[in-house]
Amino acid sequence: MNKQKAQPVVGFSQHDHRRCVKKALKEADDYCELNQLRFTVVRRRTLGILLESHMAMGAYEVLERLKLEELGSKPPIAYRALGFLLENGFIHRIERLNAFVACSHPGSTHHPAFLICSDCGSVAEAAVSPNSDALSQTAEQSGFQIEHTTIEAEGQCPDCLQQVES
Amino acid sequence: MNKQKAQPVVGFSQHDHRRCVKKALKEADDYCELNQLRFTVVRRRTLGILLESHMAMGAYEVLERLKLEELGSKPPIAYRALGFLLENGFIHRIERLNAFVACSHPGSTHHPAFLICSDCGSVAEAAVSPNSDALSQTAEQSGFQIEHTTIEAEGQCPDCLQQVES
DNA sequence: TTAGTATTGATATAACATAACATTTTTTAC
DNA sequence: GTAAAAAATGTTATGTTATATCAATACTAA
Repeated sequence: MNKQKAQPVVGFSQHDHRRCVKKALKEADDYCELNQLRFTVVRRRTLGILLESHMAMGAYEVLERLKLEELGSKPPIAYRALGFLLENGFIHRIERLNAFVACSHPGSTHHPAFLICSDCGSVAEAAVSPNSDALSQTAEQSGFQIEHTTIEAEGQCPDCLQQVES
Repeated sequence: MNKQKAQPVVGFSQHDHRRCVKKALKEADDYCELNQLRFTVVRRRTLGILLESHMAMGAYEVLERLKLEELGSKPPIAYRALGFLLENGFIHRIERLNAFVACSHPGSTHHPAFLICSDCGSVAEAAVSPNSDALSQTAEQSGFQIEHTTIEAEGQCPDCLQQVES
């Protein structure tokens, strides 16, 4: 096996989730204040909804939740909020699922990679350092200038693997 | 820069495209014969349509082309043919574009990676060897078992970069 | 306070994808 | 060679994801 150092994974481990959500929202509050971004009720609540789950959620699923709370009821409401959150790095889009997930390392610019469990649907985010992977090397070699990368792996998470064994 | 060996890229270079298409179709013919797959008119023509372009094409775009030739006219026709071609490794799906592109290295199982030009829409495929990248390492470390990877980069291809400069 | 800008509300529609079932074609077994 | 089975295609309908457009409201700064 290759011994190059790997990045930590968030999502497949126990943690105090209530606290984790609160902390992330607070960080978003601070970031928006600092950068003079309008962190409106819909936007903040949309982030909250995504934070409350380690699953990726579709836009219409988010919209259902917003409806329950009388915040918007039509697709553009959800898509706009999600767009804001994406732009500012609070969430990521999972292309394979046409879905969105709260960022596990907000604040810092990074090239996220995702591990998607096809059994339970949980999504873990791993930070992959740019320029270290085969893709970047291939791009550089051919003169292609990368602006954004999508790196997603689908398979079985540790928990689901164990359940099959036992 | 990292000097690890990178993989060759097809797509951003000049070549005799007519011959390239013919060769790929012939290879598909042979593969299907060998594996007793039914390479029907619709399936073969669908592959031909994708081969004729280094752009990714949406299913409905492919369907339009099939319509012109009196091969099917309804979405399932295109999606079924694309499904067959995907299953057998003749084409790949580009998640970021909801589109399909002919495989550049058919025949061998591989983990494809794509370089997508956001200016001209061309798509280049690079074969990334499994287990060599940060993603596989992260997965292995956390006990996640990868079954399929999606690796896509969006940016500017060499040709489009040059056009901006000049 | 008013002019400009950003956000939200609402309607409509575009773009992508599949379920379900009928019909036709091909393969296989006899 | 023909009947039964399997695979592929034809067709209708609908489900899912996403955006364009314009009107109304709220916030910001001069």
